Amino acid sequence: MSKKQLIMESALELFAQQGFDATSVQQITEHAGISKGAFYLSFKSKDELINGLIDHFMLSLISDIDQVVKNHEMDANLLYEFYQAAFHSFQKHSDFAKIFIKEQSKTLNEELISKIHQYDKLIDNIILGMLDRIYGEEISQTRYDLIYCVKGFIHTYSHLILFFDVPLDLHTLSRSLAEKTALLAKHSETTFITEELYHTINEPFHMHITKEQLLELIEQKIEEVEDSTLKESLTLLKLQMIEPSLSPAIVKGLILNLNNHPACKQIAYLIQDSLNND
Amino acid sequence: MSKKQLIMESALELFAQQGFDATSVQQITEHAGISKGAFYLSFKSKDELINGLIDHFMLSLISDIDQVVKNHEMDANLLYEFYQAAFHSFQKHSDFAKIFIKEQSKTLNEELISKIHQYDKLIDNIILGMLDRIYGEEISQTRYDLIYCVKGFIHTYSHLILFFDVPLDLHTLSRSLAEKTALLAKHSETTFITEELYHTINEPFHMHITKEQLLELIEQKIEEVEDSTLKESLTLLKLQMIEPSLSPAIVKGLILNLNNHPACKQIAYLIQDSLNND
DNA sequence: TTGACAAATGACCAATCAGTCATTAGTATA
DNA sequence: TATACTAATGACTGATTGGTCATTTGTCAA
Repeated sequence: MSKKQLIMESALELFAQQGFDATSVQQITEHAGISKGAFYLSFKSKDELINGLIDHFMLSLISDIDQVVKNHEMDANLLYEFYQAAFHSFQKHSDFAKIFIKEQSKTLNEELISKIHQYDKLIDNIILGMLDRIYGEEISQTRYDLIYCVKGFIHTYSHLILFFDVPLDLHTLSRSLAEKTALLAKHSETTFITEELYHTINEPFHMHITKEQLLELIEQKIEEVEDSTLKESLTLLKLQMIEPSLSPAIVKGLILNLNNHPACKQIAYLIQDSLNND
Repeated sequence: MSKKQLIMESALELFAQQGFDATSVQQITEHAGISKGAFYLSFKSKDELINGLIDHFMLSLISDIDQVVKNHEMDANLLYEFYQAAFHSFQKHSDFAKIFIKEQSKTLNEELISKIHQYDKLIDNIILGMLDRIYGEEISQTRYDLIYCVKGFIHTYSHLILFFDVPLDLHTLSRSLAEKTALLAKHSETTFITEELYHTINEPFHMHITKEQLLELIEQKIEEVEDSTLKESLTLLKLQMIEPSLSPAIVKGLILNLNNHPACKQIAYLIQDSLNND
C-alpha cells in the first residue's frame, strides 16, 4: 500500500469519528504510524487530503450506482437495484458515508462546497435519468420533486445503517423504498420544484468564483482539451478577460464554440458570467 | 434586551454562517459589541452558550409544531398544517434551522449528542401521534417507516428554504408533501422499521450504561411501578444481576413479565442486554 | 568503505483558540 | 465629594493547531 493510501485510510477513520476540524494532522500521522513530516511529503496540506478523499470516494460511490442503473435491463426492478447499490456502497465505505452525511453541508472552504455541489448534481442526474427511463412522460410534472424525495429517503434511512450497530435487512429496505418511490411516481400530482426552480437552484458557482480562480480554471482547461478550436477559443477568451479588445460578436462566437463541446459548457457559462459582470 | 439575549442572537448568526467550531468567542463578542470578559459574565463557557441556544430554539420549534398538531381539528388538513408549521418555523428561525440541519449529526460533546437525540425523539413522537390520529390502525404496519419518510421530506426540502435565496411558495410545498405523505400512508405496505427495531434504535444509552447505573435504574423503577408482579420481577432480576442463581427459563419469564407492561419495555431490554453480556 | 541521494523525522514556528483576572469605568448611596 | 459596589474591559496564559525545515536515517552504486 502506498504511503498516500495509508494516510488516506487512517484519516478517513478519524474523520468519520470526529469530523474534519476536530481531527489534527498529528492524530492522523500517529494513527498511521508515520511522522508529521512524512505526511507533508504525500500531501501539500490537510485540505488537499480532504479534497483527495472526497474525490476518491465520491467517484467510487457514483460509479457504483451509475453502473447498476446503466446496466440493469429489467426496468421493473430498477428502483430496487438502485437502492440496493446505494445502501451497499454506503455500507462498504461506511467511514466515508458517515463523513458525507455528517459534513455535507458544513461550512468548509469554498472549493469543497462547490466540489460537493458538483457531485450532488451528478447524483441528481443519475436519479433523474433512472426515473425518466422507468416512467417517461408519466412523471413530467413531478420529476424534480421525485429526485428530492429519493434523496430524502436515502438520507434518513442512511442514519440507521451508519450510526447504529444493528443488523439490518437491506433487501427489505430497498424493496420498501422502491415501493414508496413507485407510489409517489405513479400517483403524486402536485408540482413544487418546477424546471425553472430546479435550474435556478443549480446554477453553478453563481457568484462565488473570483476572476483569478476562473483564469486558472481556463488555464487548466486549455491543457486538458485536445481540439484546437477549443484551445484557441479559450486562449482568446482568457486574454479578453484580462484586457478587453475583441468585439462583442467575436466573443459571443467564441463562447458558442465552447458550448458546442459538452466538457466546456460549464466553463463557458462561467466566462460569460464573468464578462457580463465587468 | 438582556446581555444574554444579545450574545445569543449574535452567536446564532455567526454559528449559522460558520458552524460552531469555526466561530470564536472573540468573533461573537466583537459582533455583539461587547468585550470578551463580558461574555464570560453571561455564560460559563462556549459550550454553555451552545447548549442554551439549542434548548431555547428546539423547544420553540417543537412547541410551534406541537401546538398546531394538538389544536387542529379538521383532520383532513392536519398533514398540511403540520408541514406549514414546520417550514414556517424554519423560516422564522432560519439561522437556528441552518445550524440544526448542518450540525445535527456532527461530532459534538456527548452531552449535546444525547440532548439532540432527546429532541429528535420528541419530534418523532409528535409525528407519530399525528399519523396515528389521522390513520389509526390503517398504518399499524408502516407507522415507524412513515416517521422516517416525513423527516426525510422535511430534511431535503429544508435545504431549498435555508440555503438558497429563492422565493418559495410554502403553501404549495406543504400541500405537495401532505399529498405524498397521504399516498404513502394509504398505499405503502412494506414494513422495514418494525416496532422492535424502532425501540432498539431509540434505546437510550444503548451500550454506554454501566451495571451500577442499571441497578440504580431498576431500584427507581421498583419504586415507580404499582403492579406487584412487576415489583417482584424487577427485584428478582436485580438480585440475579448481582449474583446469578435463577434458571434461564425463570429469567426469561421475568423479563416477559416486564415486556407485558409498556412502561417497563425499555428497562427489560437493558436488563436482558446486561445479563446476556455477563 | 565511501559518498551521493532520497526518505523520513520531530523540534520548532506563528497563529489561533478558550478562558482568566488584575484593572478600570460607571453608578448609586451616604 | 467620598465611598462602596458592580459591570466591563482587554492583555494575558497555556494549550493546540497547520505547516516548515535543519537534521538524521536508510539505501543504493562505485
